Amino acid sequence: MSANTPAVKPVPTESPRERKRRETRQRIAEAAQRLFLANGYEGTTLDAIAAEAGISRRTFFSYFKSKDDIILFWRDVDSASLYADLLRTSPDVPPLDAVRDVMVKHIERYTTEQMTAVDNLMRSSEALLTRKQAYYAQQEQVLFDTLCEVWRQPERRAALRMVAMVSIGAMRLALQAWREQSGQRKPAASFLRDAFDSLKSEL
Amino acid sequence: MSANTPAVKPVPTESPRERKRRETRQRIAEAAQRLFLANGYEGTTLDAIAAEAGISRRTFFSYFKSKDDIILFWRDVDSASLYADLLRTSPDVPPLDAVRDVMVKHIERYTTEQMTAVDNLMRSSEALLTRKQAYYAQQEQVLFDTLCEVWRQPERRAALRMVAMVSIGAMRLALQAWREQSGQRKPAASFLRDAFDSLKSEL
DNA sequence: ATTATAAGTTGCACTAAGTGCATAAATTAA
DNA sequence: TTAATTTATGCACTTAGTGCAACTTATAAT
Repeated sequence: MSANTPAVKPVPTESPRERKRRETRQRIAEAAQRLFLANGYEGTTLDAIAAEAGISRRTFFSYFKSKDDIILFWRDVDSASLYADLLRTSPDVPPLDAVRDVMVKHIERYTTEQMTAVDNLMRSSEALLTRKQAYYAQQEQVLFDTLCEVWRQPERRAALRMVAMVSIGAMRLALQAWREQSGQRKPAASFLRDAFDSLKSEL
Repeated sequence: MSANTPAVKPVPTESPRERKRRETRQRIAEAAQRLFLANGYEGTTLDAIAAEAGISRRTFFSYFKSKDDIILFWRDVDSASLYADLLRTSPDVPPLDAVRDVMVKHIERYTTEQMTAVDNLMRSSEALLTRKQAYYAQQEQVLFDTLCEVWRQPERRAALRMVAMVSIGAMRLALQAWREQSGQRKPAASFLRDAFDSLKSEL
């Protein structure tokens, strides 16, 4: 529940203490990422991460509550910008279209290399795969909350729940289709558009 | 991936060895369930489960590959019957309606007590919650495969993927709504029906 | 500046999950 | 009965994660 603090942008009033804490957290996440990519998730121990980040093993646990929490750190960082975008959209646009546009725009920022690297990492461990699925569920909740911020009519809440569910689902299926295509020639964004299109036509 | 063997019904040709293995697996699952309900998930060690089931700790791992795999055992047992039902439906019915009917029928078999017990168990541990989410993703895949068995036209596969995603999602949201209602007066099945209804109307 | 107070860091000991390996016991096949 | 193959178990080991107490560093108060 009390997940990762999503790496807030440097708030005007940030005490030196908070700054150092944020930097250390970042440093640990970066160290872990390097090691994960080099040796895989299972092949990287907390001792190694702590050493690479220049802290003690025990201190690690005052920054992340578990090993796989590090993964969420990165995802939180970039999904935060997605929700920020969404908050800026007008309530006149249909929610599903708004989400689609924001997601497409968001996914286009990543190169194929970045995406495959993350993807391979995720697939390197059963535990991470599991965690990724749980992450989607969590994002569905966050997306729903964000949608409620923009489209505030209480009578639409049920619909917004469906929109959130269906959008995260479309995203998941799109990424899956993108991953499974041989050669990865089509960009992920186009799979995402297709997924939203079939949502409308097939239901 | 290579998950639990879903507790196959006694196949005509079952060697004594296979029978004993199946029974032991069952016994472990039952022992674990008793202990989980009594002491919570985290409060139950593998040593305790092994003792309760009358096997050694080491032997446990030749029946389940991890502690939380035990949970999947039960879910697999009862979801198997759902898919069996689905396989018996006619390809003339729209897939989404077929899934809804089968799911509703399936959920009606459980009493409120059974459902709340399982639900409380799931919520007793972060790890189980995570596992449950991952389980939904797995079920989505199984449902999709089953749908493909019934509606065999290749050109419908994309639609069936959506149907699977949306159905599991509706189920999830329905159970969530059911859980969150105060007092649990309305049965879960009616939430499920509502969820499928809003799917069609809200999209 | 000095001291009190709180926050952050670390080591140590401990629990519990999970794996590899070698050996013993039990089944099935010959 | 004996040989071969599974299955069960004990043992040692690794790793994640937690509680606690000592120590160090930063912030606040006098």
